[in-house]
Amino acid sequence: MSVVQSIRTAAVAAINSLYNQQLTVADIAINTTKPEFEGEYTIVVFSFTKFSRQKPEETAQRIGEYLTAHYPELIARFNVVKGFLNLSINDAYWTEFLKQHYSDVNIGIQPANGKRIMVEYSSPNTNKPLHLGHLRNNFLGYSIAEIMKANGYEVIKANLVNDRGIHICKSMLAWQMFAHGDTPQSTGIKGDHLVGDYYVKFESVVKEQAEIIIDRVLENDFRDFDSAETEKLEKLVTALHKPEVKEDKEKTGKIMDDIKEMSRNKTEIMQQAKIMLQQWEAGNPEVRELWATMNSWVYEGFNETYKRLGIDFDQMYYESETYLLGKNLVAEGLEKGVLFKKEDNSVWIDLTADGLDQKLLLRGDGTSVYMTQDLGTARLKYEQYHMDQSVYVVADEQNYHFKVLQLIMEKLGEPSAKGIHHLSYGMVELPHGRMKSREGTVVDADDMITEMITTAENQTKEQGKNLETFSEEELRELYETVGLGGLKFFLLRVDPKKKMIFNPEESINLHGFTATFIQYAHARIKSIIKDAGVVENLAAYKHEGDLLPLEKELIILNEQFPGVLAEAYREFSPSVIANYIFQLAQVFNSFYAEKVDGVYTYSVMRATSEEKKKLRLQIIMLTAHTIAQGMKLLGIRVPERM
RNA sequence: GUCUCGGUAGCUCAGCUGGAUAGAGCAACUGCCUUCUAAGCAGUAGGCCAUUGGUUCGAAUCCAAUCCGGGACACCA
Repeated sequence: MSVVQSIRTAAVAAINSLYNQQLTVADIAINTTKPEFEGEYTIVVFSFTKFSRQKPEETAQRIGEYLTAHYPELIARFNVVKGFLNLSINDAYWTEFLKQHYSDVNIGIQPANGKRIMVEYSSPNTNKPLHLGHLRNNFLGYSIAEIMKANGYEVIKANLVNDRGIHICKSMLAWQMFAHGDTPQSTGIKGDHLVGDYYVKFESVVKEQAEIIIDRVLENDFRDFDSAETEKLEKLVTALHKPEVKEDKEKTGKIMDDIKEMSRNKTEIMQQAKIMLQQWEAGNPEVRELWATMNSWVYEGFNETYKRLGIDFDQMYYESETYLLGKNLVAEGLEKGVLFKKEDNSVWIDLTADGLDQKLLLRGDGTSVYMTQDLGTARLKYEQYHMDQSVYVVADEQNYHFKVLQLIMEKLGEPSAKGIHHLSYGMVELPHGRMKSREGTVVDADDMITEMITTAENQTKEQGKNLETFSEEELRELYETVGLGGLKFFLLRVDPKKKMIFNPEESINLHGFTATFIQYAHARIKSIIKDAGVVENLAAYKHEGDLLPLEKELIILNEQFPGVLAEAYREFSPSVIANYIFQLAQVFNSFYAEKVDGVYTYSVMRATSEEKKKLRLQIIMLTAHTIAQGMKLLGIRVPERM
């Protein structure tokens, strides 16, 4: 049981005994004590005055006296400031905790709880390489899965690859037209990038062809469109010439966007792509073969990136295999009367009673939409794994989609419905705004990784510390550890719910609130431990004398780790761990560097006594284990030396 | 228009189940390497916690309204 839990339990007993009042542990408000007061934890007693019928000071005084009298092994002293009861924990409690845990390399890890969770993340499209946004998704998904494991859950990491659809046909078509048979092997270009290049090529051709059509539209020449479209375009063009619209940039922009979109759809190359998609769906052998080939290039590229990132999956799903699922579910829903048909044979669900809209589930021609696939895939997952919870790591632009998905699953009576959880994260933006592929502002994942590792290398060489004692292999590993760690930490340190600004200059910084700072603290500790060598009877040692402020503070912080781990799971937020580990490293660095009159206060190897040396060795070993464990849960390695 | 998320130091972010004088990092400025690694430490400066009202012994935190910004509301995925 944690200190805080122990205090809560004791406080409940105290209040029950003193005031004959039944509270639960959740009713006890506990804070860490502000540095300017004595004590480690503080009970806020204001709310107890309702039944104590005493002033806050008296109430706090009586509870304090009760606690020190009945729980001396836990609480040594107390002081009262207004309604704040500041508790000083018995030093023996801390040293006992230290003795028990300092050598535990699995610190914080909870035993299996028999529950199973699936985490779907990454889920890339196969028409272009990964970018910065994907990196946040990948790091977040991996980390949250590891955090769940550490909290005792069995976790299945799943990746649903979007391997079919119009986007991949675009790449395929452009490749056919312009590649002259180029392959990753013949060009030396990484597979996903090669395919992505042809996607870009496709878009540039669309743009070229669309411009001609747009010009015609603006001249009131609608030869490319059918009568219904012509009517709509006539209205748009007329609106464009209205003086009040001319003034309004935003309105003009919206109208032009509509015209552009309609024109893009009429370009020859776009029409060809649509034909190719139909051929794919019909199972045309040549199209399917090209599709399989180009996807295999992409997978090779993705796997290389995943491997480099240290990211893995237990279960792959491919949309080409799942996109027809869900139709059974729709048929059952119709039978149950949960769904209804319209005149054109399309199938809908009415969610207006829940404050949402009607939602289409099958088109009039019987083909399925995105939502239908997701319903079917959700059932498939549940049939395979019967997990208690199914988490989707998907950007917050799809909040509405997942809200609807869960609601429909509920209405269909699917048992998996209640376990659906959308881990919604904010988009990654650049200092000047969103990344836009059409404007070429997308930050490529592979480039970013390479840049970070190069920065780490330059930085290391600049430091120039004992470089000659490292082998080439060790150096390469160090650059990767520092570079990748920096990138991961930068993307994980922010609360997932919030959108984040990615400033490239700031991201390559290796000082301050960064992975490097933490890694450095770890390396420093390891260096001391190495110097210390084997210390006799360390495992049996329990310190008896005084604890200096930073000695105590480090133990206190380490003791909080399991609580932090639980919170990270509860909040679905690796950032909780990132912030905590940084704080721990900060305190360690102060511990390491504090100096009075040229003498290091907390020196381990030059401690004033053998007892202090053992105590401090235990403290720094514990700290190293917590740092390593916390960083591991973020998917970040820590070096032995740097 | 409706729904939804956000607004905290010049910048990037913590703090939000209500508690003491609102914290970090970056950037700026001062100091500190003969000592276990200066990728570090110590310090200075920087705030109407968007605005207004409410609830409360107590509000950055809860409620309401307003302003500003993002996102969603497709027979796209």
